[in-house]
Amino acid sequence: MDQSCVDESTTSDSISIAPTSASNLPVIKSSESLCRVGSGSSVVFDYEGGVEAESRKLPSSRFKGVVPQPNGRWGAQIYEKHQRVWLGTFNEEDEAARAYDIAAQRFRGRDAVTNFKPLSETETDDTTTAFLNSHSKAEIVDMLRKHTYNDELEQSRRNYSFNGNGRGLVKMASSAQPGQTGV
DNA sequence: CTGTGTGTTGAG
DNA sequence: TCAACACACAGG
Repeated sequence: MDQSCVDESTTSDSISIAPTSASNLPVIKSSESLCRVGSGSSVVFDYEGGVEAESRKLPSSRFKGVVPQPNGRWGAQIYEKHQRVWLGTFNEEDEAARAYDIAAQRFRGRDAVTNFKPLSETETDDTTTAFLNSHSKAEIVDMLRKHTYNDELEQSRRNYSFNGNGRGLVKMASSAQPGQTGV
């Protein structure tokens, strides 16, 4: 599937996989201008001492909540209670990890173990916190799966802006969330 | 047909 | 709780 959604993506990386013909193993060719983070997530290149590339053993992700897909993509999943919640699939491992930390924060709380947020902490603004608090678990998960979390967050931020003009609070129909008991 | 997502098991 | 594997179902 392709993601024609309006993906922000600061990096305009267009990974085009040729769906035509028989499926082929991605990860090849050096047409990637974006340097991968540290260890290469390569998929069987050189036989590293010991294990050989025999069975289609997929490479494990170095991030938590990120699982490799047979298609070479990455899936994000979080566990709650005993139920596995799928956060969607991603082409970039880091993107999947990002989705996980967001879900973790909304599920477990601000003390959830993440891989990027606590390290980078791009923004300590409560905007993100408020945003997460204004949405139910299922809602956040839906956004992540649809890749609209960043967009929705930005939209919410816009509304949150101070009302420099005129007064009056912007009355918006909040909630109205079917199912899923609020926390 | 491609690919996601779920079911299921094993480990920690 | 988390991750790896295998398979069935769904989407286009």
